[in-house]
Amino acid sequence: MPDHRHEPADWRTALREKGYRLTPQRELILSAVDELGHATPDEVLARVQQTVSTINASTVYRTLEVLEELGLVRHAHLSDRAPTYHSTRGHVHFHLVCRGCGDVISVDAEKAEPFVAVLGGLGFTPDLGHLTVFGRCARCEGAHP
Amino acid sequence: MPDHRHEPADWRTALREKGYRLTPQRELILSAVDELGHATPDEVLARVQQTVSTINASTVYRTLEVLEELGLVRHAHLSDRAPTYHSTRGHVHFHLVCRGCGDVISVDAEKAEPFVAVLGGLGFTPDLGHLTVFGRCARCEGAHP
DNA sequence: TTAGTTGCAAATATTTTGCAACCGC
DNA sequence: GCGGTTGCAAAATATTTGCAACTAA
Repeated sequence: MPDHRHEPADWRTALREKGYRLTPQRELILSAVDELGHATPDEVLARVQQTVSTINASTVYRTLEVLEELGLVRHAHLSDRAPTYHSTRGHVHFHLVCRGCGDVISVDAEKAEPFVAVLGGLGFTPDLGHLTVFGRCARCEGAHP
Repeated sequence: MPDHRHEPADWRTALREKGYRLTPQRELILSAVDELGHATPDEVLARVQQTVSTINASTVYRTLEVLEELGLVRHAHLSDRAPTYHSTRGHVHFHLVCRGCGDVISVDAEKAEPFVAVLGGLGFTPDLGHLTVFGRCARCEGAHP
């Protein structure tokens, strides 16, 4: 099983190339996103504070913004509330969120190929990595009408 | 050209059937959503205050919630910020939002049929009326790479 | 050294809630 | 009149910003 975490060289280089600095906070926050899978800024904060309690919320917001600009993380809206961040390791995927059980399903982007084709016909190029589809999973669809 | 606004009888009945009351605020807010097309709670507030300046933000939030419960309006996330509400008159549609020019394109739900089929194969039933796809329109795709 | 970063506090922005007055039915 | 609604103020959330101290390079 391959190690899916970002290779150190990757993001360190990515930061420097844009004139950004490599700080322990940034390293911690990127790791937290990697490990948490899908996490809101608040959840990321809680996680990194377990290691360095002085890390501040504003640092998390600013860092997530930088990491997203570098393409190391992405965010999607998995609830009507806060955005959730996820690492860009692995394949591009979009999300299905079940309103019944709250379950989040990651689906490989290629599954949306037919949809991408339709949108392409409308002259639109979708950003699948940001896409979230709300609805109901099979289990919940059967349960509550 | 048909009148797409909600027929008075429609929503008045809808309200009463659930034990809700028909108030001028609710009528104004529903009209505002109808007329604005896509609007945030804030925009709806500004609009209705042009008619009745005493209407309060909390009334707008509470009313939009009621109207959505009744199926008279729906909301989608057309920006990373506030939700935007639209009337459910006309056909069910989803939205395309261009990150380049900010343009919002409404697309009839049937265009997503192939996508719905794929998701169905995964046991998932999407709520297309809530779906928003971010990306780039043809014009902007050509412009900035 | 020096310009990018961080922590902290305060400012914004958004949405929610308690409650007394109000009003649709 | 009863009970759902509203306006208002305050509270709860969420995110952003100014700035002095700090630090990676």
